[in-house]
Amino acid sequence: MARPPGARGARAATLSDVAKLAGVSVATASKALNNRNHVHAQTRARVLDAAAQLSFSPNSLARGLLAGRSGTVGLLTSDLVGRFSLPILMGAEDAFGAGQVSVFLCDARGDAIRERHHVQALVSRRVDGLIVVGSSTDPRPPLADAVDVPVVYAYAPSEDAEDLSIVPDNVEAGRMAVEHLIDCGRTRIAHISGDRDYSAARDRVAGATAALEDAGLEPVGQVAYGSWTEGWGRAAAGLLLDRHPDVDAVLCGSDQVARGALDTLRERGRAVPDDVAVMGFDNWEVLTTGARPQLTSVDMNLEELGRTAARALFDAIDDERDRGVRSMRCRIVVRGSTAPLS
Amino acid sequence: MARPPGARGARAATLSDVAKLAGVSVATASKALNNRNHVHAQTRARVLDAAAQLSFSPNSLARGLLAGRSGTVGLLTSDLVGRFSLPILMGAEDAFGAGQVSVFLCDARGDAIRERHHVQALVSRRVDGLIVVGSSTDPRPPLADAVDVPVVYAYAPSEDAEDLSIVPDNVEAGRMAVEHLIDCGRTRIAHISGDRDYSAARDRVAGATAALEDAGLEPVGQVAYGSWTEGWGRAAAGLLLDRHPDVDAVLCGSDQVARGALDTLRERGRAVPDDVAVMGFDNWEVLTTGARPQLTSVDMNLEELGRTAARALFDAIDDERDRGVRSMRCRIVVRGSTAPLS
DNA sequence: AAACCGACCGAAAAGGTTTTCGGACTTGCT
DNA sequence: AGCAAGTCCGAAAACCTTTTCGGTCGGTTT
Repeated sequence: MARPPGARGARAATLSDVAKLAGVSVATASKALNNRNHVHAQTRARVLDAAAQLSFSPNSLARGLLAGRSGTVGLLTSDLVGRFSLPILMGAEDAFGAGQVSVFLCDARGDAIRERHHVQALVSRRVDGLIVVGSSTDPRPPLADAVDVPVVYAYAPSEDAEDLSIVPDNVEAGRMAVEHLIDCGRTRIAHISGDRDYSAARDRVAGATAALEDAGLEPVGQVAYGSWTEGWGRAAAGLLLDRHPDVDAVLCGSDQVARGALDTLRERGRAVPDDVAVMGFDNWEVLTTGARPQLTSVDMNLEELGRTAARALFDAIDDERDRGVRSMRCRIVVRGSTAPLS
Repeated sequence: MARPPGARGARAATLSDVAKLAGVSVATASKALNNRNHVHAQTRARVLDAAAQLSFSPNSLARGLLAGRSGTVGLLTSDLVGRFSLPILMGAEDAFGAGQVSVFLCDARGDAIRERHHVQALVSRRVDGLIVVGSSTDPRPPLADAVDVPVVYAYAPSEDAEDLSIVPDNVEAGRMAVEHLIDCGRTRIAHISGDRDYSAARDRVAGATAALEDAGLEPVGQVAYGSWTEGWGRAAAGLLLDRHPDVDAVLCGSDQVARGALDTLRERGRAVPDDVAVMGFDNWEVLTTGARPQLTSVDMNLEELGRTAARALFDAIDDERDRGVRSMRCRIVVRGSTAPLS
């Protein structure tokens, strides 16, 4: 790659270099570059020209040191490999990237020690704020070290109600899912959930159950808890068909479970969606669009959640501090696996 | 959250605060905290105590300004949503996180304008280096702006041979896959690839074809190019069985394609792996472990690739600059879909 | 007793930017 | 000609840390 004037190793152009070249003082150069007033248009042009010549780039460290704020935030995930952190992270990066804020990414890998280590590093770098992204919706302990910058918890709420947390509304999501199935004319609705240890599973079940009750419908069989896997979906669907052959809709705790259920239904000769409608949760593209038929799923709007967390952090930085748990609406993405009964 | 002594808004403790409390000069305080010599043990203890009392955290901005290096690097992805960036990113974060380096995450979303914008921001923040992560293995143009810090390209190599790029060795991977199938006693091996427009697809085909030739085996049918989808896998497997019923192994261009092929084989009554062995590429957990049987796949070791890129960047920062394209070995993860013929 | 040495500590500069405030110069008016 | 007002520019301080170099003080050697 062609090096700019001043090859590697030569220190980057500084404001006083620009000022010297333009024949003005650093103060004037600064004002010119920052569009402050009290600078003659002609002078400003000279400065801008000089800056371009030297490909001057202001040193954010110096600026941050002076301003007392660095224009950076920390994004602390507890589990980057997990499926849910990434969209949140993308949303947050998006919301920040639009502004003048850069994002430090830290992955604690679910390790409290590592987390403290990262928090220390971030504090030392004088981040203006912090977003803590959890890997499940179960509440997590607040940061061990007290930090004197705003913190927003995303996905996993903080156990401390004084903190601000942004989470998906899984109860409402469960309700929406059942209502969609009812809208499709289904009345024999079963629920194959995921791992009972996850509040996400329990919340969705709570919402779904409430919606059934509101509609005056009896659930078909008991809610089946298991794991978030295709294998569980296959097994549970088998049992379901054995015991309740009249089922006409299956709400699954995740897209993986739904994929498993679809497999079993196909093998048992049940047409989807004509005989049985199937819904998943999470709207994991690779699973939903690869399925036969494509899978209707509930999307948690995680990217939007990330953006919201970022905006909340902005507000907190501007001293508009909020607190408590804020729930975000989910949305249903309708595909081929659910359709009105004809 | 309980605020530390000096509630929010009160500026953070500075070194001179510590010095004052300890009754020494800032110089001495600095030396004490940084384990420099020429400080009396007792004095050092006093300083450390004072620092702890004020929960002092050194200002990295000031340190960076002085040292001329910030202790940060930029991680520039072109497509965060893509499946491949994330593990690379994790590996890099891992390698850096272990040291004293923090990582700026930027997602350009495949947009050149945004990329330039991010590069500018990173330069302004005086990052010590830059890793550019591509979303496919096709070569990409080098960064538009000349930056005077080292740059390492990961996954997608730079078109400029003077740049250093770290990529997976897809040719070798294709070869390894075929050799594994041959080791399983298969001789009638077909290849259902992915999108021909991707060099990853072509490279894997090249390696696989070469391996077949080396073994003196004829490929079964032509390589089938299509898309990276389950639908394509299903369709292509159907055609394959129609034309070459004697096939005993199918190498698929990705795990998605392989999942599709598995579906079709099952429907046609072919047992996997007894009648036909199936392999995928990418080792995408959710697909491979959910499959029936679980899917043998080629793992590109992306996390390791990310770590390697990070180490290469370290070297470059230490003026041990390297150049050219470095290929990383892949590895086969054997699961139930391939087994020796009995 | 004078010189010296080692151990420890402090003053000051450097790093690059922004902001404040005072100074200089121009213009228009009496 | 003198003055007021306005316009533009520059000197200097501030942000916080690290490092260099000189200084102090006690004790030791000749």
